[in-house]
Amino acid sequence: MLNAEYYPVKIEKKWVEFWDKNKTYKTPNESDKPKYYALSMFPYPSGKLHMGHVRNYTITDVIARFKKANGYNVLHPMGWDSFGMPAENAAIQHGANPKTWTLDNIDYMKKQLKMLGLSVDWDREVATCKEEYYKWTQWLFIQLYKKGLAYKKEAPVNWCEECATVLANEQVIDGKCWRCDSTVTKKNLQQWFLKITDYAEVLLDDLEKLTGWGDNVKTMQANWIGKSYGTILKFKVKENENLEIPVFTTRPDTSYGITYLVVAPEYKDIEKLTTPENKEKVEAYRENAKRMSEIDRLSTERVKTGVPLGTHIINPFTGRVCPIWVADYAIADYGTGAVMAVPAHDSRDFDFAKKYNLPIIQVINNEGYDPNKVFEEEGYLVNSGEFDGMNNEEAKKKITEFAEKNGFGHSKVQFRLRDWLISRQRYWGAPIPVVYCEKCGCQPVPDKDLPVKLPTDVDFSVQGKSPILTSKTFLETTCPVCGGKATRESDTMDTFICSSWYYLRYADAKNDNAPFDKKLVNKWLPVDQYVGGIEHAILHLLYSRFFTKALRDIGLLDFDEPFSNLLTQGMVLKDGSKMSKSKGNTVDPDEIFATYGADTARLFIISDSPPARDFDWSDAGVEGCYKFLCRVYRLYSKYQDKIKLDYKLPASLTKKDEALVREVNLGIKKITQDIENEFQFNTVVSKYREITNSIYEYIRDESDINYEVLSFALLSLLKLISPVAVFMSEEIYQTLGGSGSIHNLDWPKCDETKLEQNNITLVVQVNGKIRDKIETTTGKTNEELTELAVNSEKTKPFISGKTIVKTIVVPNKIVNLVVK
RNA sequence: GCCCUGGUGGUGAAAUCGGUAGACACGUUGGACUUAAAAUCCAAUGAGGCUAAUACCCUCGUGCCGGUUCAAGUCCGGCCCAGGGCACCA
Repeated sequence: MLNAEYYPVKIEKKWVEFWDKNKTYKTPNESDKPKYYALSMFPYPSGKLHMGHVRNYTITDVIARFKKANGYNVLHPMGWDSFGMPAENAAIQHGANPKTWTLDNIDYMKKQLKMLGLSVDWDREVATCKEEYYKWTQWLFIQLYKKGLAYKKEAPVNWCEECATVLANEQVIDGKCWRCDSTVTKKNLQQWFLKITDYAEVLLDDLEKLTGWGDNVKTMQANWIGKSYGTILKFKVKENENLEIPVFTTRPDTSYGITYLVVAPEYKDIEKLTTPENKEKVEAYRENAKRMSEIDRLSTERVKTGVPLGTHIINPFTGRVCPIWVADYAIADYGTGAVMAVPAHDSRDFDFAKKYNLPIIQVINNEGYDPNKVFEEEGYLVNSGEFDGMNNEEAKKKITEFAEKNGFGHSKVQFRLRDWLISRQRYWGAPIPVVYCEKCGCQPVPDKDLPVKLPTDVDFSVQGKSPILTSKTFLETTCPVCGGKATRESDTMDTFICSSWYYLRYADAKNDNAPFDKKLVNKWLPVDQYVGGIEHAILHLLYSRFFTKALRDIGLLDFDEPFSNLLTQGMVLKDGSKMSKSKGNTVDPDEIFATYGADTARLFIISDSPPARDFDWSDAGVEGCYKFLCRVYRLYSKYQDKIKLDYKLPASLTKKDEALVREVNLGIKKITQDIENEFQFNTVVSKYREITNSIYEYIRDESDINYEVLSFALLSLLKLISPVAVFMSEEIYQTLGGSGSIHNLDWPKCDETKLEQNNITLVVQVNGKIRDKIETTTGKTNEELTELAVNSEKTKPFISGKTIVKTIVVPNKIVNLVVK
């Protein structure tokens, strides 16, 4: 028996246990059905779920359940991105063990996810911090190393003092650490890198294949990869014939206007280029630039400064001798680290030339040229010898060709993307599996010795260095090649490595012999629908694409893009701003589950806004959704004795029956379409409400109810709402005597023949303005409809005394009379 | 500066192809039920005008200006604003 009223908390607890015990959501690898892989970005086990998680996982879960009901074998897994700083900080601040802290959090959050009612196959759960997972992270690193895609070098790297570790370029946001928001400085260090730049071209080109991704994400990635076409020009140094300075430029057409050259403070040949009398000044300048924080250095507000080196280059086009300066507006690791300066046609060069009184030579002319301002527009060449008069786009090609012919230049494609710095001087990550032997150098750890386990004898309280270095057992080891003394690498990997392949592991999560079976991974991947936050538009999504391509080239899998369709869900807001602890506007999912139940939370979080847009949480909105579920529930409890699971719609229906049958079929059609089309759950929910309203209208006159029709309506609604109200629908279905789980039933089909309608509203327009609405029947000819329109009393005043010059008829909808 | 996304009632929003703008809700107001309240059910609700009237009718209305069309939230051209991304990238 169903209760008279809806008590979600009791119901939900019961079904969580039932589904767990019966493994209702177990996904077999073998199936006759087509596969569908629905994936949420896995959570960091920070302690508790927040509403962003609830939104993310509810969206994916509704999709997974919908696809399952539509005949797919659905893979819907979940796991934990469980390495990273917060666990280590907890260890430092509260003396906790990072492992215990993390595993406890996973336990708690897993319970919450189950309470949320996700249709997850928990047998495939992964946690990146577990040995059976990071063993394979290490193994994959070694494959990349063997392929030449992982290398170690000394480089100026981004250093976060607060986290006492280096950061990848992608993790520096506005010159600040992505995690702790403190200022990032530069430091020269020996670090491990992954050669993502080898894939720059294909990562950019393949964005075109990703038709199921939003343009916003694709352009963000394209901008980040930053391809530009230009020219390398090489300049001879007047004072030193053995030296040559190459520059990268996108404006070779302005080469005749070069008046000086700039090198970055970190430029490799800078000492050789400095004359003794300038040495002191240059050194001081470089020291200062080094100390400057990334933010100050990159600020576009800051006035550019520099000092001359005392040496000169010769412009090969003009023979002009131009001074070489060091200036911090040149970047060491982009292009060649040296820039040719054309003050007339580059705003940075222009400002610099004005400040230091360097000459300005115009070489591009066009309307609007003003010698007192920089001119960066298109034009034709002047003061450029044989190229005078040429259109500047044309001149880019011709001048590059000229340089190439004469041996001082060539065209060049330049990317902004840098190699991915993956070393972290932290404890809670996967150790980089290499050892250093005095004789044999850097050697990868052999497969049989994996995983390289994290040591437990560490002191987390040390400052300024990795806690791993305090271990007495970790560092010393033997060389796998010669058996001699060797030292382990003490850096761990960036956690983004762990999350760059987890979606592959779900295909074969328990494999002890390989990260995954190739057949299984090729069967399940690519992911059909990936759902997660926009904040990963560059970091995680770019890294994962790179990993997939690299692993394909290594031969571990056969596809080249991991995620066919990507849905980036909007943020959850409260009172107009993002929910955050510091603002104090968070809503705890546990409290919502306890008061209203997870079904209400699920319904509400998909109801008001389309998934991609930001969603404003309101207490009144939750209340409204709860009331709606109560309203739905009451229908079933009231008619539980009358509902027939094996109903049969009568052959002939009364008008009232027909209207309800039509409304339900229309609902089936619309809901199905809206889910398939961009997952417009907000309109799906409004259709649930419309169907419910229609059923209430139907039962208002209790003396006139056909229970076959009512059963049809109620059971259709129950299945339609089941992907959202997962607990309530199960409770009702099984209490009514349904066999098995409602979540294994097929999706209802729309009976198109029941959509036909006899009565229509004909809209009559005169010159496009609505003048009348006439109730009539379908099947009238255009002439008959026009007749109705012309004879309408309301229309007459607008056409009398005028001639109808044209009549447009949209069958069964509109007649528009054009009058003059 | 460049790129992306968006702009519709008091609020969240809807509107497959250009064809009844504001579905469905939240809120508000009124009514029914009740000793009363809550809950529930029913109804009204873009703005302005006309009016005794919340009836009928008229005008205006999807950021702004213009265009195409019998007909524009939707298509085209030019702007404005908000949010996000990138940025001394040569």
